[in-house]
Amino acid sequence: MSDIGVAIMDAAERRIRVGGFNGFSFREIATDVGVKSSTVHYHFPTKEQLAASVVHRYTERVAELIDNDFAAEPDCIKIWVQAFRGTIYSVDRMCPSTVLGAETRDLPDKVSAAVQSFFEMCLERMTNQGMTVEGASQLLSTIIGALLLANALGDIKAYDRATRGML
Amino acid sequence: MSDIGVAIMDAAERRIRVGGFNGFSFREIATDVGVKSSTVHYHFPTKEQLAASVVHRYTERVAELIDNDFAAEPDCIKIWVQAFRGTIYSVDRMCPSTVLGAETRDLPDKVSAAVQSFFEMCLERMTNQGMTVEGASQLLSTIIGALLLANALGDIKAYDRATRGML
DNA sequence: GTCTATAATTTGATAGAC
DNA sequence: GTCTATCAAATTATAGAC
Repeated sequence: MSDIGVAIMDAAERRIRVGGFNGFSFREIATDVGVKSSTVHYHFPTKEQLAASVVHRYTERVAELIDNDFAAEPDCIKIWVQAFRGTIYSVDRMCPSTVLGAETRDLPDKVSAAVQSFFEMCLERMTNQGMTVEGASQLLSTIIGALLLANALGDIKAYDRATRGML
Repeated sequence: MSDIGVAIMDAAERRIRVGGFNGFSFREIATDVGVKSSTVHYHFPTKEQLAASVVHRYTERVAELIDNDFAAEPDCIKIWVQAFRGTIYSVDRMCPSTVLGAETRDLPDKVSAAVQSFFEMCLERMTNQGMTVEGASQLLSTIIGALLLANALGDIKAYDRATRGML
């Protein structure tokens, strides 16, 4: 992947985190990166491919982060709560898969499939770390719901209030 | 509110539940209702007003439903889990405030304010029913996260797996 | 690889007849 | 109140020069 390709994905991810699939256009991405919209199309022919690529990359990154954290800290619940906490406390934006997951039925096939894979990756890792299926489902729901609640309330601390009971 | 006005809000709510604010257009709503798009503009001059009206009406309906349920059943956790369960098991669609809450930063002011009010209404009622602030935050997060997870996985039963632990 | 130029469509919104 | 007609802008995407 070329430098421009990476910059395009970075810009698209930043905007997806705020406004979902309809929250970015080729022209906006082009302006963010400093090229023309046709150049964006050269690297990612369709919007569907660009969004799906962003979600796949995000999935890989979260998986790697979690695996590294789990190697150093055996309390898996704490790891997951902390990992997603960073998306609002450090990045100050939503998790892209959570935003897209809310509108999944309105997305192109490859994007909704990528979003589904992200959540399956989370659940699979949680159960591999020793959680039950129900425990993993509850933890993941509480975390992404807390992200969404903090976003909707415009109150970053709502995430901590909502997740403290899980720790 | 006229019959046509109600029908317009019904159609808009149905589409917001699937695709959020960008998930509907005046022309689509007009087709759904059986009128022309200019007629939709007559009843709701701007898209912002239409979406905000939909969220306000939804907030009132949920508040009324919860109050009625709580009068007959004192287990408030069960009430809330059941109420939101109906949005996927009966309506087979997302909660509109949850979809809009995910993209709140990208919405017109009156819409994001309406969404914020919805979640504040939920939290306020939960604490009035005897829950702590943290307990209410966790319950609400788990519920809306479970809705989103079930939506993203395309698996309606994921909602029950995620919320069972709260009961 | 990046550009200019443009096609084809959709969008939110308005004017004015009836 | 509802219609026809239309505007101005934005959208995804493509063709072809360099």
